[in-house]
Amino acid sequence: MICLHDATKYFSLMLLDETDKTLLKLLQKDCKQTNKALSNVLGLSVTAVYERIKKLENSGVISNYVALVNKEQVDKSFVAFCHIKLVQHSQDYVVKFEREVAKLHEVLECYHISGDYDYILKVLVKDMQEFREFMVKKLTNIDHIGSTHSMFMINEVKHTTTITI
Amino acid sequence: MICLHDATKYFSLMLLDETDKTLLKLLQKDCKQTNKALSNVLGLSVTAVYERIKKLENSGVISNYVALVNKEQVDKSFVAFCHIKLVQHSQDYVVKFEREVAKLHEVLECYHISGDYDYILKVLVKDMQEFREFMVKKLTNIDHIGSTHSMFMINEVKHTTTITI
DNA sequence: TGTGAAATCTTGTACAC
DNA sequence: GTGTACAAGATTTCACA
Repeated sequence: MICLHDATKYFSLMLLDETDKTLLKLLQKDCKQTNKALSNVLGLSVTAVYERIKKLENSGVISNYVALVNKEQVDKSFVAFCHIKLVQHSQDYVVKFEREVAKLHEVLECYHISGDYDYILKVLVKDMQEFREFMVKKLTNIDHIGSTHSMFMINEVKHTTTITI
Repeated sequence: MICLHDATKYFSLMLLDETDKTLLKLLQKDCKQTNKALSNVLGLSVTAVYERIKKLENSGVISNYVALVNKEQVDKSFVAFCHIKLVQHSQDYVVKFEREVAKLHEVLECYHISGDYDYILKVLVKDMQEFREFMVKKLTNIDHIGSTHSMFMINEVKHTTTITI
């Protein structure tokens, strides 16, 4: 787990060789593989794999290990993207909006972006009714929101957490 | 790992009690916790935790376990969102576009959406120059693309893989 | 059906080379 | 970087509510 005071560890970027990159690819696909299985693929000893993983963890390249949940299996199949414009862009308004939006568990992602709108949000709920509730009771209750524009997911073409290095 | 013929396992939604939900919350935050540590938090035996996790895996609620990589640490800090409109919406064009886009490793997410544009893509690259290369050499080389509109991330306010159930 | 305790087998981790 | 040795965890079996 990454703590605030660990930030000092990340001043310099770690140099990754091809073996590190392959290892990261494997771990991003399945982090429950045993070091023995990884050692077979990489052609290294178990200890070498162990040391490399520890180095990737300590340098902050690997931030954490998580279980991914199938949204359909937990009845959260409705994905919406909300564009948001603030009424003003003073430091005060921005900070407050960002803090409030981060608290909403329906919001999986929120980015400050260039363009016509200030923010884009990815929202995950059960269905259109729950989305309506979310908009009326939660999102638009946050101060300083000027306008919103929502788009709904028809189909998920691709969704990966794997970064190709 | 989920295989095609495993799909039969997921016909019915698994009913989750409060303990399951807490367990999922814990595993979505950190899947490397030992069953013993989880059993302490949940007030269950190690076996009970083990059985519950196996059930969540077999029912498809947990799809897989992955390492999350810090994009800044691997020099992929530039995030762009691309809206894409197709010239036509015949089955043929749609299928082909979706297949091609899924192949691009820079595209982490791609959704078919409602609204003015057909698709929204989340693209991850090193910098603006690499993004330009991506657009010119890869994305716009895909057939049937009518128009695109890109937005760039200024700041990441929130990004989680945790679904709150 | 779901839970707890002990037995065993596998894996992670540390150390010497 | 490798191989070995020991500690720790995962997994199975069986008894019990």
